Amino acid sequence: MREADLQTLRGLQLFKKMSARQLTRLTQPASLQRYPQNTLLITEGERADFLHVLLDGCVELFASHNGRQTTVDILRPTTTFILAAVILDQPYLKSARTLLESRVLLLPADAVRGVFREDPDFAYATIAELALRYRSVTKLLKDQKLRSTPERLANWLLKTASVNGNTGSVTLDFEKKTLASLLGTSPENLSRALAQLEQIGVQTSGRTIAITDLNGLRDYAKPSPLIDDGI
Amino acid sequence: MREADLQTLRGLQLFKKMSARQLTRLTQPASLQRYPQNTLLITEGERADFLHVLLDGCVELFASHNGRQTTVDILRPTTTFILAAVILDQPYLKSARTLLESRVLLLPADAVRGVFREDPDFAYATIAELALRYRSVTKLLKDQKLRSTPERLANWLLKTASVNGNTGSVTLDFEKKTLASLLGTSPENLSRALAQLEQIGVQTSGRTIAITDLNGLRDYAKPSPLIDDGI
DNA sequence: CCTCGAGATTGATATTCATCAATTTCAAGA
DNA sequence: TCTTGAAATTGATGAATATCAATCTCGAGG
Repeated sequence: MREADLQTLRGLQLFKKMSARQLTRLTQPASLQRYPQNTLLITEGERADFLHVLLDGCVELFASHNGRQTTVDILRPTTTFILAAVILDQPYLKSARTLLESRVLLLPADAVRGVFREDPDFAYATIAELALRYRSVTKLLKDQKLRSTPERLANWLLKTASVNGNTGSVTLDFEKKTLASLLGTSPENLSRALAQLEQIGVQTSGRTIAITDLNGLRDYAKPSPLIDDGI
Repeated sequence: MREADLQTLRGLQLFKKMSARQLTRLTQPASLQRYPQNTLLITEGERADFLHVLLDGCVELFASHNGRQTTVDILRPTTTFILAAVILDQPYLKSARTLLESRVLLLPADAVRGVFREDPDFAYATIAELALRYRSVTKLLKDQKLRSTPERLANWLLKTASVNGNTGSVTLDFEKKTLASLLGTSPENLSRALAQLEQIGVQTSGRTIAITDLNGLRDYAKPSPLIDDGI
């Protein structure tokens, strides 16, 4: 494992205060993998063998049921994923695939469980991490149940766009159908929702979506810290 | 605080292995409250002051935004609620109200945070609790995004009905509009969904919903351990 | 530069769902 | 027992969304 990756790992709240010895215990048996775009990393229902750490690239978490499929989250470096399943030694509730070529660090689940039994700092960091993630999913659920598709899109844009001045823009590095699935709609309806937002202050051109009237969009989206903030 | 309630508290995984001294530190400053039906206990957005423990009755967790409102969960004894907000010392993401007359134990948030810094067993129990709840919300999100309203209803019935033999039944002790909101639909559509399920093996009479064809209902609902099981 | 094909958009239609209004049911209180 | 009002149901309608089909776009590869 490269020194730079170790530093990246240290940058995560979860590993920040961990003793060097314990960190070695985790990274020693870890394996660093490089996956091409569109590689299935995890299949829901299988037992959680590794705590995954996304170092580079982009990963989609999705779930399938009865012929349907939905995107639950789109992850960016640097972040761990499927922590809860690892802790409980339970089956994954979500599948994961790369959306871009990605580098992923695999920490053996039993090592993770072993370490936080011995390192109180890691235990507390885990508590904070899980609490944040719990709130994060709760916000996704509220977003889904309390908003229409165009509203979800508008808020996603506000969250995702790097805003400078009164404008900003997002350039997707994955397919629009993935965004549609994340928002809980079909690709067709995402197109229509984008068309709808044109009257409000959004200009779409291919994979680039520009905000032309930030205040107008905010006014429509009604973002809330109780739904949209945080990890 | 009554000895019986203390025993009830001990029955929760979260407090099972906690030392007597630490438990006292929690329960000493705690207050036991009795609330009538339909009392607002928590308002989303406010700072988390207490870890709540539902000892008797029934509590609805709900969220509001932009004139809309949705039920997130319906709690039964014995369970804690809003653990994550307490741990992070952050605003509640959900409001809470009693659906029945209820007894609730209030553990001061700072005491909770203090105790798990000193009691590793409590820290581990907290980790397990949060991981379970994280998975629980994830399942709610999957239920919402991957199923239609009648499917959600059918699965809720299977989960909730005490099944004996080939039949079973649920008798609601709260309003149907609350169930509708939990399922993410309107009261009108809940009525229609129940009518739809009559052809599949469900008989509704007032607040009692009986399963007349368990296999038929299961066949339609397609329950999955990755969506429907667990806390 | 051209061709090809997957992704995206648009249009047409069907389905699901929300909303409004009218009625019915039912239980609490007189 | 009767009255009364809230909850629930039912019907009618409209909006949101899904689905199917037909283009259109655009970048990768020849």
